[in-house]
Amino acid sequence: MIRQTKQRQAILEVVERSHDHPTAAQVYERVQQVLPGVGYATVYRNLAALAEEGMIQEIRVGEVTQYDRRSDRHDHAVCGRCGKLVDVMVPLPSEVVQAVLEQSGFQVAGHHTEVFGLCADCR
Amino acid sequence: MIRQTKQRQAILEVVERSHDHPTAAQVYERVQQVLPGVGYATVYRNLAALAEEGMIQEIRVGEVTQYDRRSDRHDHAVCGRCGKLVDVMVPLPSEVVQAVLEQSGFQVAGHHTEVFGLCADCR
DNA sequence: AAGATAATGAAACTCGTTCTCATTTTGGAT
DNA sequence: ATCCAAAATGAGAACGAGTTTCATTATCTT
Repeated sequence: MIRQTKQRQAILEVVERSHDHPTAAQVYERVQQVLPGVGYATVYRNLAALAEEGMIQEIRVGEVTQYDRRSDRHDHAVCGRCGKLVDVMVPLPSEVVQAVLEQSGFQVAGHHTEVFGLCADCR
Repeated sequence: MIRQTKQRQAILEVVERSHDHPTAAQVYERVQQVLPGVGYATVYRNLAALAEEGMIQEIRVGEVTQYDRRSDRHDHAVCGRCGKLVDVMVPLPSEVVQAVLEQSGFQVAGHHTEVFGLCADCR
């Protein structure tokens, strides 16, 4: 049974309020402001649990995992110069999905696209 | 100046001969067969160097980095059940790229799509 | 062959993340 | 309201991929 705890709520609120894509360490820091004393393990455990429940989303960019409040499917654009990460939509046309099936035999259940380039500021 | 060493050659050959997508640890093991005594550091250093030169390709899947002999652009399909990773092509239609530009202001230089689902064997 | 310097191997070290375990909280049953 | 089993917590140890350090070795240029 999944229980309601102050830590869990605080962690969820922090992610939901964040308008960037915080890493676990950043979530940890922000949670400290609200609820000092929360341990790293708790933050990691809850981020993983919340992601599993679909309340938040995990994104792996390079060597760190970042968390995202959005729960709807979306993709990411990463700036090659400043590293900024922004949400974008990259819909895959059904003929592309069909082509993947033909190439690989995979029954496609989901997809995620990472686009790289230069953000508006870095251009 | 970049020097030619037996280790470097062995590492490149191992990746080129591999028809799966070996992790650094797997490359290490396979190199041992050919050239015992090679250190982890050497494997990592050379994989990174070869990737930088564009001789091989680095793919980050979850928490490990895998290496791929293919040097042309391509995408990946990951099986959610057995973890198998296969190469596929997911071309992005120009109108999709255009839409990303409009959404984000990004000048798109490249992209990589990960498709998840069930492979032919796991279906 | 000689010298400059790039590459190597071993081991120590990062750093993000997970595990362990004793203690505290939670929520349903009484 | 109280009790209790199970779930969650916090502290710190442990883990694992990858990187750094540094003394030694190998490679190129002359």
